[in-house]
Amino acid sequence: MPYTYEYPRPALTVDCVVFGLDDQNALKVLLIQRRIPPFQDQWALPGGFVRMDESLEDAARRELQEETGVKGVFLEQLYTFGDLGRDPRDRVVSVAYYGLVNLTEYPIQAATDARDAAWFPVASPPYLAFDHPQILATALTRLQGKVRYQPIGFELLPAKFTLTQMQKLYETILGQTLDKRNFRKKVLKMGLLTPLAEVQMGVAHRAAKLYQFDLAKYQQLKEKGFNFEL
Amino acid sequence: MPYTYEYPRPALTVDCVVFGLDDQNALKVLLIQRRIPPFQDQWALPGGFVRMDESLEDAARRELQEETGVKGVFLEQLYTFGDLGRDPRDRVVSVAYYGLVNLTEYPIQAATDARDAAWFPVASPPYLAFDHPQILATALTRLQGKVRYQPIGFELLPAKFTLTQMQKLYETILGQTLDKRNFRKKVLKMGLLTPLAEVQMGVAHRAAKLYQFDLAKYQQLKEKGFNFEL
DNA sequence: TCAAAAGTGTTTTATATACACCCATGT
DNA sequence: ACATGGGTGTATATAAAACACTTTTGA
Repeated sequence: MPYTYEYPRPALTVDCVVFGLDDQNALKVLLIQRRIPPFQDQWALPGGFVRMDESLEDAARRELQEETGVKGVFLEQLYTFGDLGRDPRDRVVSVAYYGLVNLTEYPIQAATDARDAAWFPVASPPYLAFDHPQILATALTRLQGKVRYQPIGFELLPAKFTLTQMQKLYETILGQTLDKRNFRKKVLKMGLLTPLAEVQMGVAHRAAKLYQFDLAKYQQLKEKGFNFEL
Repeated sequence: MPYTYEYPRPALTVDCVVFGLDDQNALKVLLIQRRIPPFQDQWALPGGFVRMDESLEDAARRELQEETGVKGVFLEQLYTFGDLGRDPRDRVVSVAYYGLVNLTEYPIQAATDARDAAWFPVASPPYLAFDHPQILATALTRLQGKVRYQPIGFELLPAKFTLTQMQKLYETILGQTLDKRNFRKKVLKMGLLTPLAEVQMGVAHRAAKLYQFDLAKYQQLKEKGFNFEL
């Protein structure tokens, strides 16, 4: 087959599934309300067209910032959705990304240009435009799978966190309860958490010790064949 | 941002990284020789443009068949490559797929229209066009990761295989030797292999028992939360 | 009878699981 | 003093790893 460019081209977009964890340890997803047809006034994943002079990830980050004000977050390619009819007007192929963000540092509605953006519970999202329910489901499955063997969960936590916060996070994502003592044993034995001198504040009970994730140590161990596993 | 289609569009292609295992248990990849510029006469992954009336996977299967004659194989989406400059002439975004095929049933050069297609050792591929080295590397990493927790390895084996064949396959992909007794114990305990009455033939030593993978049983166990793990 | 791979169990070690009470703090 | 979550250890069960010889078959 000749290598030429005379074919009609599908439109190419990116979509972002950004997850965050709220103070009640509920998993949330960042959505925008569409201002124009199709699916006008419906909620959708932030995203838009890929420009000719930017990479796919750049496009995803740009759209995310333009539409929600969120930037500088963990972002990874998820899957590319290209079935016919996923957009009612034209052939549109969308490269989906998923992102993780700690909501304590991204208060809802903090963004300047984001009056149409909001966080929704992943467990009960609103009606979503296009095939975005499917994209969301794919992202959730990916998150659940990946969180167990890669230390991406820390992206959802503040820089300094307690072991209970971390445990609750894993319980939320995996949808199961975990044994406190066993969880702590396992997590601490990996040696990826730096214990801080500081302590939790503003709680009506014994203050918990704070930890932070040691990324440098993780990368160092990873080179030696270490496997994160929870 | 308005939802419109007036932007210039990147070209959209698919590329296929099809792996096979030869009789010496070497991992091979299916390549084609380019007949036109750029990279004329160089080897490349089979692939081509996505048409407006076909899904991404359909496009991958069509191109694979057109260029190599290979069809009906296991094929999964790998990653979408969209960096600037990956094609010297134009902005081209490529959705890569990886495939698995048992070479015993796909003898090299069997395809009608495939005079420019050939299998190469993954360990020592020829010079590859575009960013295809990177795509190949990504596919290999994916295969190595996925083969341990999903029973995709069977796609590389004939329908009826011996335990030694299966072990050698895993040793090849994972790049490490495995203990024969432990491997058999683990594999048989999963209960996914149906032992056949038949036996290996044409070997100059004791003939090994043949097994086949029980897909139905796997899917049934999977629903109950069973985890394939090797 | 030789070569070549098939087939088979037990022991040791490491990891996962189950489980309950006292501690520190703020109200 | 009470309510709330923080913090800790041991015993048991399960799984992983290490390891070597006999059997079958065709050449």
